[in-house]
This record gives sequence, structure tokens and C-alpha cells, in this order.
Amino acid sequence: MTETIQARPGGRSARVRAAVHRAVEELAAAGPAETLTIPAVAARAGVHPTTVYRRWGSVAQLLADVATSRFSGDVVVPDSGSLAGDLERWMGDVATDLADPDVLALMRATIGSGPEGGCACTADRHEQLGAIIEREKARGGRVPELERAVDMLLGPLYYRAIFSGRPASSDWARGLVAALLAG
Amino acid sequence: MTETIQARPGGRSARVRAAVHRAVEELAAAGPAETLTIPAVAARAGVHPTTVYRRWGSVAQLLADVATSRFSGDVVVPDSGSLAGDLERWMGDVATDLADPDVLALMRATIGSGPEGGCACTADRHEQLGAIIEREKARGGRVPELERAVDMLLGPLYYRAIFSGRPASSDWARGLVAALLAG
DNA sequence: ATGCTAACGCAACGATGAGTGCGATAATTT
DNA sequence: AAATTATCGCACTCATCGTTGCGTTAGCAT
Repeated sequence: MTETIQARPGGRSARVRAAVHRAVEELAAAGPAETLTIPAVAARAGVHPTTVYRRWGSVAQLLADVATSRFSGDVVVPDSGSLAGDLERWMGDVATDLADPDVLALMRATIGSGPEGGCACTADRHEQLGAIIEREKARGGRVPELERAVDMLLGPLYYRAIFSGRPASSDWARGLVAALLAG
Repeated sequence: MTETIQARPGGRSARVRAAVHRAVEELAAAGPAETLTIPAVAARAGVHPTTVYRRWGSVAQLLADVATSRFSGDVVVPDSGSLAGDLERWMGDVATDLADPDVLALMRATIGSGPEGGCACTADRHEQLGAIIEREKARGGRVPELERAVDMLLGPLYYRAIFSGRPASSDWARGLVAALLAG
């Protein structure tokens, strides 16, 4: 949760923003998609609907903002010394994060809100994966293409989360790393 | 488009159903997500809103119905004689289908409508992939696990379609088959 | 400590989505 | 061919979303 560091004491705007973000996450997790409306968010956040309308404008923009905040900086890029170790550790963390039903609900709502929704959920993950590969390249090791890594790691992981009902265990996610590095 | 075979002459219900389905696809492709409302769908379909409310109840159920219809039976399972040939041909067809922006818009809306939305988009694809593998097994050939095939074929394909902005070309999709069969 | 500015709350309004009872129509069955 | 039944259209009502103007408050700077 990034809200604690964003809600700096003394800033009302930051406080309101944090409350609204939290309300969006809770509502997305609780009810069906059509209940995620601006008046409902405002009521749950203890804020007047006008404020939300003025600062975010629409549910789509609000969801994009919440998603980019929620899906950035919540997973730390490890530095275990080896590419395999970094990837396994990182994939396990991402899979654990994706195991939370509330996170999935937020992702689904964001995807449904517009064409850019999906990118908002995974843009930071792309950067993190690129950073891991770049670091190994700096070490002098042989590295896979970033595109290929995205396909074989993030692809199955997010596919299971969204399309297949079955849960993506942390162990299984780490197993994908072996398949990538073997090819 | 499956509408032509569903709109059998003489059946008013089927005609209405086809018109509503078509309207949903068009509206999902055209405007933002919040414009996909039941009165709008009814108006575009030339049908009274009451009819849509009574037959489908909510936008989520309507989207699930449209998605299962649209994503079933639109790709024929090939029979080229070999597993690699079948998979390459089938992946190319699926990728071509996913290249249509309208199809993507419908998928996004369906995913956002509820937890079951994603499954409605890929359930038929799972069955088709299972059928291809089963047939090869009947031929006596060595086959990969269905789970593994889903991870390495459908995973990257649908991830690119939803999360990554980049288009999934038909050639690239066929290339995934080689990676699967090599492992 | 005091003035300034940006953000928020409030109260109203219009627009539109959601739901209901009833009559009419088309498709099916005997 | 006539009766039956499921389905649809229509008129009406209620709830609520989206928006605007104005006053107030909190945060910030001198």
C-alpha cells in the first residue's frame, strides 16, 4: 500500500486522493462493475462527489490513476547476483501480488474502462523486467530478449489471472523462469 | 460473424437477439465503456429497452452472452495431419481474429463486466486446443500437457492483445508453436 | 500573524438510466 | 384454421448520475 507515504500530514489534497483511491479499490473488490460509480466512490471515501468529478472527470480516468499508483512500486526489484535468482524471486513476488482477489478485481475494472487500461496495469512490470535483464547484461551474462521474457513470463502469469480461473501459484510462476532460460 | 446463421427467418426472438448482439459489438467498438448502456444498445438495435432489460437483465449478463457467442465457433479446428501443422494453422487464425480492434474492445468490456468475463472469452479456445492435442494423442504422437500449451501459446497471445499495446502478428503467433514443441 | 490561492463542500438543476403493468403481436400447437 | 403462449412495444414512474455557480475552508507564502 502506497497510501501511507502519499498521505503526508498537512496535505488535504493528498488525504483526499488516498481516501478516494482506497474507496475505488474496495468498491472494485466488493460489488459488481456497475456499482463502481463516482457518487458511490465519493460516499465511501467520505468526500463530496463534486470533488471527484472535478479532479478525475470520469470513472475511466480515475481507474487509470488508481491502477498506475497501485501497480507501481509495490514490488521491489531483487538483486540476488544471478539472473535466474532475480527472476525467480521477482516472479514469485508478482504472482503473490496477483493472488489477491482485490487486485484482480481492480485489474479487470481498469481493463474494461478503456483501451489504455491494460498498459496501466503492466507498464511498471515491463520496466522492472527490463531493469533485471539490463543488470545481468551489465554483469556480462547472456540475457534473453526482453520481448521473449515478457512473452514467456508475464504472458502466462497474467493470462491465468484474467482468463483462466485457476490460481497462479508462486511456485508455478518461478517454474516459468526455467523454461525461459532453457530456450 | 455468427449472426447470419442465428437469425433464422421466421423467428422474431432470434432476430432480436442477433440485432442486440450486433449492437453490443458495435457500441463496444465505438465509444468509451460508459456509453455501453442498455438504452443505447436497444436504440441501436432498433428494439425497445424493455426487451433488453427483460431478456438479459444487466449489461454484465448481456456482455457474457455476446462474448460466448462471438468467441465460439468462429475459428475452425484444422486437421493438417501433424500436431505442428494443426497448431500453427490454428494459432494463425486466432491471432488474426485478435487483430481486429472491435474484437479487442468486446473482450475488454467483457473482462471488466465481472469475474467470469475472462473465461467466457477463452473457454472455447481451451476446448479447441484440447481437441487438437487429443487428436494427436490418438495418432500416437507425443503431446505436451494441455496446461503447458495454454501457458505458452494462449498466454503470450492474449497478454499482447490486452496488456501490451503491440499487435500480435500471425507469424509471431505461429512462432510460439516452435517454442512449445521444442521444450 | 495575515493575506492569497487552490481545493473542497453545498445546493440546486437537468438528463437519463432502470424498473413495472398492460395491451398487442407473432410464433407455435392441436 | 383457431386457440394458446411467449415475447415485444408502449406509457409511466422512480432513482440517480452528471454538471454548474457560489460560498467556505484549508494550506502556503510573505
